[in-house]
Amino acid sequence: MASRNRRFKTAIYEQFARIGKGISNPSRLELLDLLCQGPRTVEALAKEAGLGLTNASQHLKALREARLVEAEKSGLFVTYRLADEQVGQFFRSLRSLAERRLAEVGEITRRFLEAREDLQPVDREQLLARVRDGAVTVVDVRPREEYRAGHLPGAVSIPLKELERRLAELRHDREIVAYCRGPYCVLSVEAVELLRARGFAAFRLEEGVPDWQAKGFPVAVGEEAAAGERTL
Amino acid sequence: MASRNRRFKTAIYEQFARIGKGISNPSRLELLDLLCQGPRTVEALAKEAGLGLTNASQHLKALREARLVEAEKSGLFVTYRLADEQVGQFFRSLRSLAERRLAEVGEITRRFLEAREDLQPVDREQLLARVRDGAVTVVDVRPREEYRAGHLPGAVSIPLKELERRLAELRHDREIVAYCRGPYCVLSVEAVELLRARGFAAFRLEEGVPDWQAKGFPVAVGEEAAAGERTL
DNA sequence: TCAGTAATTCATCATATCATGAAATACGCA
DNA sequence: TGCGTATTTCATGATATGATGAATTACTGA
Repeated sequence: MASRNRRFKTAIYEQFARIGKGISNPSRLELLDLLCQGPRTVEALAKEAGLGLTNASQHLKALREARLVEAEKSGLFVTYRLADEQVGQFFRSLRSLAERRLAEVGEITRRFLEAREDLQPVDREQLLARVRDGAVTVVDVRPREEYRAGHLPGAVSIPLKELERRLAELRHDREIVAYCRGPYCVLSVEAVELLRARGFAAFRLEEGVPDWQAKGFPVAVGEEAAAGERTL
Repeated sequence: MASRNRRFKTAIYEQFARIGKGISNPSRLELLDLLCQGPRTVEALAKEAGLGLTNASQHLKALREARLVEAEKSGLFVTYRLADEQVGQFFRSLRSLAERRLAEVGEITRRFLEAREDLQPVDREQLLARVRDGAVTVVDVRPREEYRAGHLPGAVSIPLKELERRLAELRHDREIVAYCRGPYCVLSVEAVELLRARGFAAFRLEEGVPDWQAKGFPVAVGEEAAAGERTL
């Protein structure tokens, strides 16, 4: 009877460990973080995470086996997505635990940002206040497909790659707040750097769309509205 | 510059993965679950989790390196404890994700319990109602040290090992609700089995103290109050 | 039906993880 | 000082994981 109990416990903790194994590798975590932004094909994920295609496919398989992501084939492409919104929550709770418990996370981020100039990100309250004053242009600098999958209401989509040649669309007399995937995504850092170099008053919002949404703020889906969707 | 970004991301996700690695092994998860009940020495943990001493020590080291637990030496003994209440939360969110995403968890539990007779645990609402009616004796069947570290207010401590010889303390005219460490701990299952065999109306509360507390219910610390602490 | 593309599977090698037993530490107490 | 106990470290072999390139599968469209 005792050994029956032991077998039960072992079986249960083995199951829990499947999820642990899923998130025990840095590349897999990066893939998961990307998938928090929305569905993607294998190729897109591999490229974005700097992985070989074979390698990415293998990691995605591991994530699938941990039931953290799901794959759907349509035509030539396989689209991966988070299996469940609870997976996103879990990822954020891992991230927040890492931030709290691992001093190295803060260290690494500090060192990375201090070489740059945009140390302090705007916080949510400030942003909301400035947006209400109508004094801010919010720019989503992620690839367009991520914008489509969900963005801050009223944000304009200018993927980082297009930013330089689309500067004319931005007004110099308004503050600009750029955001991207979240606190460890560098797109908005680069955007702010570029914008400041061109004389804009630019700031970075640390939160990404999933964080924003998790805090209960509304998220818009689809293409940009024609004009005054500015209802942040 | 791109490679600087890559190095930053790699460094960050490597940090996140430290925590993932910490929880990627079934034995470590069992140890962590035990530590959610309160601090323990290496030997006690090893014994409870059915691990060799060397092995347990190694796993605890891994948990320490993931900053999930902390060790404190006092005299001959090293006491391990959860590094932070957020670690407990994280464990519960892992467990809940596993329950939701991994059909096997439900399967394994169902098979384990259906061989027994106490399929359906009492739920919290029912318990609270019955307690208010004064019709229930709540029994904590975990080892006494875990009871001391935190128990449901009004619960009596009768460790499973003592249950048989302390049956006289229990009244036949009251329902008995036994609880232990949580949904995957078998102490309360065995307790209910024993009690029913002796003619008691016994039920199992699935939740453990950490779950109870996480839901905002009060938890009492220390020895049993002399008499009417029944203030659940 | 064949070429072309997306993704997976397979094979391989290097490295990491795990369980175990033996040896070493660290501490309390006689 | 030396013995006994709790714990860690070390060494070992078995197994798992991870990166890579080659081969394969699955599908589209000419």
